[in-house]
Amino acid sequence: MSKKYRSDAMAAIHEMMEDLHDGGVIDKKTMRRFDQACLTPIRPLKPKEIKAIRERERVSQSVFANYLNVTSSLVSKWERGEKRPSGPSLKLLSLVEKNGLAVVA
Amino acid sequence: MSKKYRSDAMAAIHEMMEDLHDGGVIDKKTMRRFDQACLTPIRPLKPKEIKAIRERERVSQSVFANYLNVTSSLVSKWERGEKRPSGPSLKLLSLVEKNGLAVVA
DNA sequence: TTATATTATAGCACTGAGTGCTATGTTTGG
DNA sequence: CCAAACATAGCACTCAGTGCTATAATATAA
Repeated sequence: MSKKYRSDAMAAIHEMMEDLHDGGVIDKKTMRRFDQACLTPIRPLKPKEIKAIRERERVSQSVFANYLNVTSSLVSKWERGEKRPSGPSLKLLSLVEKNGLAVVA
Repeated sequence: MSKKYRSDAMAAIHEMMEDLHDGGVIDKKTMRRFDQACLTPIRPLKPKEIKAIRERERVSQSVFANYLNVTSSLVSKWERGEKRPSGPSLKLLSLVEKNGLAVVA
């Protein structure tokens, strides 16, 4: 319940911030700082963690790969530590970890 | 209104499909096919389209880059056609195009 | 059980996406 | 006007991601 409350609250706060900015109440700099602070923190994911995320969603490597728009062989390499996701891939994995596969459908 | 209805409907259908699968009513193959069909189609984005997406969200290149977990110089190169986003980057851009920056917050 | 898909691991060559840096303009706004 | 934020530019580098094929393990069906 608290989780849902938090994300809803964040959405509401963000809308409010934008309105304040449009109305000239707060300046661009503050708005920008706020945006940066709102982003979900991204940490490097270990191979086991990636596999755990996928198995929690109950999908095969190839289906998982389709969701992220990468190849299934890459997912295999992530899970075995042969390659490490970086940049946009990490972002997608973090999103799935926090919000589930549905958010990237 | 129809847009909201559709996404809600899809979520409901997906839940129903999972329940049917858990109950053994439909087999794995059908479930897998269903999942694949549900993904938002991804097409290559032209530089101008990427810039348009960002400007619609009213953010600078660096803020936009933070959302996608890439560098701001890469966003600049996308918008000028020096590099073309592929794989996971395209997925993120497509998500933002369809659902707005909030979904990748 | 035997057959048959679907999974996952493995290896390899290749390309270009993405990083990190610095420098130079351009716009904004205080 | 001045300073800060913004965008373009170039360059060197690394390794993520692709595409392919083959094999093995694991279901699913008959």
